[in-house]
Amino acid sequence: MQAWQADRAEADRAEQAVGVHLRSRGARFTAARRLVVRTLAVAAGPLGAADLHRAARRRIPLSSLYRTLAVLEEAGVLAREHHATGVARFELAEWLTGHHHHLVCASCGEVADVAVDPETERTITGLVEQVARGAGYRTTGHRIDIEGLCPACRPR
Amino acid sequence: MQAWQADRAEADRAEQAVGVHLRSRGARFTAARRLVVRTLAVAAGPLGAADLHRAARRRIPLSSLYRTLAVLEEAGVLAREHHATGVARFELAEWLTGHHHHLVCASCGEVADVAVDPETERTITGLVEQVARGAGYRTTGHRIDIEGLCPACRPR
DNA sequence: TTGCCTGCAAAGTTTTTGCATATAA
DNA sequence: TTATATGCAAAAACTTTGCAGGCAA
Repeated sequence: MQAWQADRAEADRAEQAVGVHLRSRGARFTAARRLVVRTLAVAAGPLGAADLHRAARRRIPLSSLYRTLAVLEEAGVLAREHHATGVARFELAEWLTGHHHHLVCASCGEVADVAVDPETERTITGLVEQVARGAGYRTTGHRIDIEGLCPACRPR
Repeated sequence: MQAWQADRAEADRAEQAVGVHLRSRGARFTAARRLVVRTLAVAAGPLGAADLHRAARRRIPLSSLYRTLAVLEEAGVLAREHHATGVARFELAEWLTGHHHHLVCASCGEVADVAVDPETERTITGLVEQVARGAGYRTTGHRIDIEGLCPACRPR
């Protein structure tokens, strides 16, 4: 299977799941919402409003895009991230993508998703919960940004 | 020792260290810079420009504050954070505070520092580096946000 | 004294909102 | 059909910058 076929399949799967989810909440699944979901489904990492605007070839005004993002976030379809530059970036929620963490390139700033094998993840989760408990927090999740140099930025 | 005495000692220590650092770089250590450093030295977690403005009883204009923050960040004295709300928050760099992670309240958004015992931290660092290596990254650090309900927001 | 800093005001960037119109279900 | 969603334009929130004067070393 070609890469574009895998991407399309992944986008179809996400679109299908989000469609069901939105309609069950009485929200419509419009063209703009579909496009955002499909774009994020095949992205390597979180994207900002400007990225999505570009991906839509500027056919969705920024104001609508922000409203779309707010609705999808509110519906639990998207998770909002804040990156070093301060612009908000969005990605599909973990019930759509699976739990993962982020690799952040210290040089170029790119953010890429990284999956962690279940065994390692279990260990990390246990340690994190122990730390939180010690501080009187009840944990609901965790986020790890691994900072480093991506292959492209690493000096050879 | 009273709490305010411990705070003052901590602020003195940070001020002293930052003063040396700045002067060695040919930068001045002015009143505004001192105030930012002292305020952050005793804060429970990262603070935003508006928080610092308030802490200075509005006597430092926001524009100067932003410039102060930029200078201190550039000098490696402060680290810039972006959490859920999107406003930039600052804290002293880890060479001043020691390595730590963050507890982020999912309800009120407050961010508190949390120290991790060295043993646990070593384990986490090892796992994180292993994950990064698998993705072709050379690690330079990591950041963990533990999401949960702070004691004040937790239903009783 | 000298060059780094600050304050003010104005502008830049990113994100949000009011309102009339268009559209999915 | 009809409540929901969109597009445009204006505004809000946050941050940066030019310039003249002030201050640390």
